Amino acid sequence: MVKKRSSSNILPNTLGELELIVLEVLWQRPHLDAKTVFENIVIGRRPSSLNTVQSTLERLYKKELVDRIKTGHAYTYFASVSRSNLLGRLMGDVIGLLHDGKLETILSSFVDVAADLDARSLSELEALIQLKKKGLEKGVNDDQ
Amino acid sequence: MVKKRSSSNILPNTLGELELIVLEVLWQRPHLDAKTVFENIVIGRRPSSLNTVQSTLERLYKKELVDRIKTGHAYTYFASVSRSNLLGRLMGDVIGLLHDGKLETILSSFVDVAADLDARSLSELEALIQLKKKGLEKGVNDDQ
DNA sequence: AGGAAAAACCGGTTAGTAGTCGGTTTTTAT
DNA sequence: ATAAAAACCGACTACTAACCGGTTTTTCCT
Repeated sequence: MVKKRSSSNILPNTLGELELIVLEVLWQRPHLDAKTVFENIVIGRRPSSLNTVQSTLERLYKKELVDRIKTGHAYTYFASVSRSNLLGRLMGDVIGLLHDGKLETILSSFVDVAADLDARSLSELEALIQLKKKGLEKGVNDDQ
Repeated sequence: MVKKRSSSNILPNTLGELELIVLEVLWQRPHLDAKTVFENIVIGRRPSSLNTVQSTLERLYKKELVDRIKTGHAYTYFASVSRSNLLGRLMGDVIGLLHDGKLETILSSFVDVAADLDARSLSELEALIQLKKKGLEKGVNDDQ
């Protein structure tokens, strides 16, 4: 006798390994049919079957991370989110999960991460902020 | 006949819902025994049993997100990562998963996220970068 | 020391999601 | 019309977190 669980899975946009690989393939060359995606995956990985790739595409489609159009006899799939888009989404999820209300916490965590990546990144980050600020001042806040 | 899966679970530091709640409790007041953690959780949530909380603490302990010391008859638990520490770690995971080699992608995704949170955040971010830069110039790179 | 109470420990169930495919149906092109 | 290809269906495995009953161990009090 074990009670029902309330829930789990705190991150809304998690990805499986194969799902990510499939996305990588589609980011590199969009508009592939399942078979071609499959062929591009076999490289450098224990091969999955075509069916496996197909159901992975199906899952990504349900998650609205890829879209597809029927082209002749087969669907062609393409990513409906860009890499940076997804990156931002996942960072947003993580932040939403762990922020404490203080902006400072979020920002300093990120600055630490960025600094770890590369010291030069701090300067680039500054430049991007300038850009974004100009946009905001002008009311050009055209986020998706 | 179904082959073994290679793997899954692309994010190394994922948290379950209860795990996060437990961490929140411990961030708010450290050094609690399992029972007290349990009592602090019941507030605003379908109550779990003490045993459930205990095995969650055990899981967090194995994941090295909490540590514990035997105090008298019971363990007292405390978070071994700070909130901003964990936030940085998760952001690092996400970035490591999705970056494309270009710093620009990472930074602009984050700037977008930060801008969404609050326009003022951009100024704060700038201030933090200045601070971090000074530190790097002086070689005061004393990360944890 | 003996026994009660509390905490720790063990082991097992449930649920959800991703990976895995075999087999069947549907579609398309020849 | 038919064969090949693609889509679709449904099932099973693996993993992880939530869940908790029951047992053992520890501690504390008399």
